Amino acid sequence: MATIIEVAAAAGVSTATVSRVLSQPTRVAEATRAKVMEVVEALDYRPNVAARTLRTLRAAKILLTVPDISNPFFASVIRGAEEAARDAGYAVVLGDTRHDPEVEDQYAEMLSRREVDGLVFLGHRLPASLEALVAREGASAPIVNGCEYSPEIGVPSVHIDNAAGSADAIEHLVALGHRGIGIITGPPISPISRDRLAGVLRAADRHGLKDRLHLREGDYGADSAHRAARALLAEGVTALFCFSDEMALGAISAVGAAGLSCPGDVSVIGFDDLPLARFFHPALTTIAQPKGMIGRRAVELLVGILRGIEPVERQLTLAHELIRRASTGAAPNPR
Amino acid sequence: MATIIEVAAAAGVSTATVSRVLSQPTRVAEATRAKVMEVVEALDYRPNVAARTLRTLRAAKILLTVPDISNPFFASVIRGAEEAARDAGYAVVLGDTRHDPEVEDQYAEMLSRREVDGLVFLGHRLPASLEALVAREGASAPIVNGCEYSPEIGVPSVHIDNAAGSADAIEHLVALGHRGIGIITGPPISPISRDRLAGVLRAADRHGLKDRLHLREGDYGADSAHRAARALLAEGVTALFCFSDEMALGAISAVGAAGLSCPGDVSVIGFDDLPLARFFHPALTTIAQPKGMIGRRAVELLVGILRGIEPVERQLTLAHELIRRASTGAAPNPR
DNA sequence: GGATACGATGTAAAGGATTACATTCGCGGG
DNA sequence: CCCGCGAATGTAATCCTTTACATCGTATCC
Repeated sequence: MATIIEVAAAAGVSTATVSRVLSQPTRVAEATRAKVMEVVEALDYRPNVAARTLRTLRAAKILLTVPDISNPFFASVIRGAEEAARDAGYAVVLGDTRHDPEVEDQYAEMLSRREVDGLVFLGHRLPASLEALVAREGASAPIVNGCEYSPEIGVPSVHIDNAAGSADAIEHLVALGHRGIGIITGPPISPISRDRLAGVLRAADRHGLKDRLHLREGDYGADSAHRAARALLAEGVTALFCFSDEMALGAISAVGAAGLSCPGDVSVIGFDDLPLARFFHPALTTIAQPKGMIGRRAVELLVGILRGIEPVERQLTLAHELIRRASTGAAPNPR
Repeated sequence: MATIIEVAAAAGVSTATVSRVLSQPTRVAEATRAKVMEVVEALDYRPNVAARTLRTLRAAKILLTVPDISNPFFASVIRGAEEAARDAGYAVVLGDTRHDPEVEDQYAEMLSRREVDGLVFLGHRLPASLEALVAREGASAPIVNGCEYSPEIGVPSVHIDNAAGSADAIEHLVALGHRGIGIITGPPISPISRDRLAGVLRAADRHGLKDRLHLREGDYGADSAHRAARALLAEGVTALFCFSDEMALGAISAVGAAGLSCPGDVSVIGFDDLPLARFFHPALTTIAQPKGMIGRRAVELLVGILRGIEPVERQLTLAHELIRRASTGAAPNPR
């Protein structure tokens, strides 16, 4: 691979001029620029990224970590993030942490070592090795949290109002006449689960149904929801609110396995609005998150920090929406 | 951030010794090593990756591109690839190309610029800018193809026998008594689609059913399959073989929408065995691919090339498996 | 005791690009 | 005709690490 020195030699100019042609073309005379470009093409020259990064201290990359890449929910967030990054001249390095703190730390190292300029993490944990960084640099630490939000972490974040979203789900079920409602939550360690649960309790309380709620903990995966739903169905609920669409799929599967029909006997509502949710059988009623926009805004926030712009809003709350499909219906008549 | 020079100064040794302590600890005296490590800890020193890469010409990263990150099929492949990469001391940079040749080229640039040491691509297209590289370096080009396989690309690959897999699907349906079978294929531009179609035709021919096949083209997404299935159902098929599980979900959704039941009226079989397939309603019969192993083997092949080991087998064919679940059943009695 | 060998460490040269500062040159104004 | 200015380009330091080679001291062996 040709170096800038060879290009300079072949074009009869100095390396400084070659560098300028590539990065600030207007500061070079037209004729020189043409000559240099010609040589660049001929030698198929590409600047060595390591050398550039070493010199400029800018990697032009941002790291995006997701807790579980097999969760299709994140795919849309990733898409949005990549677009925004590309727009701003950054490449995205994607890391799948599998909810493993050790892996999270490994990825976080990339930031410590300046392999990447900033980090957007979609989980709920700030890797331990970055806590010192946040404490030291405060608002100018190049770290943004997406989807989740924990005030104590102290970094900017982009998310929906999870409590309001799940309150909407409960309101929807109550309006359909459901009274015995089962909730399949996420692990309480995640603020998202806690917020959604808070919304559920608030809405239920509003209708005097707080004591009639049936709570079961899931892990956002279909499997856990399948088991939880089986137990809840035995308790006689007529509706199930699952904290993710994947869990809703597991719940619907359990409804069928119990010889019941959805939504005839049991209504099911999810959370996220996965692209596949409309193809579930029955098509899934759910709370939609603006997935792509979450990714986009998170990256924009990060890029702003990298450029030294203090964001106006450090916590961005985007709009959610209840999507009514076929998996929820009127509560069956009690007999 | 501290540099190796500061560490060396604080420890009272040369930078060479610090470097050795970190990369070849055994070649340094115990006492020196301890002293240096102490300073490393105290200053929280991390080697600068750009400088190391510049010096060694090794980025310790491999690039993994997927055509569509929202396809859960790839998630498992990615997992396997990451594990294998970690085992070999490499980090994975993940790129989502969205089937866009331009984006593929952008990622391929990372290899040309030595930002990464090698490339595993899961699509069916070798980015144009890398053709020259493959032509020049032949078997030692650090590029491996996963999932798909095109002999003309000339790079090693890891995949299943797609023709055999889809032949198995047809045999399964025929054994259940189905004669009017609809096939929802993928775009013929992808070798995977062509191979699977070839397997279908071969198996159908074996039973004299080649002329009774109903073919429709899909794009591996649920939407396209939903539409294709609607048309095929109107033609009176009793079974649908979809070239992906996602399409199978779309097809099942169309079966329901047409007022028919699956598998009572129409059997549906997919391809891939997504983690969610068993929670579909009905649980999906499908051809399972060893997804994690495909990713793992692809990376292992690549790492072998990077280490200068000529692989014994440049084309690796892994085993697939027919998973019988509830979405396929005996053909309805003709009247 | 002296030659040998080896282990431990230091010296300094890359590796490739960017950029502050210096230089050169031509041109317009006084 | 000279000065000064600005545009264009060059010079060389710098970013940080790795590693071939040199050096030094000590233990080993004859």
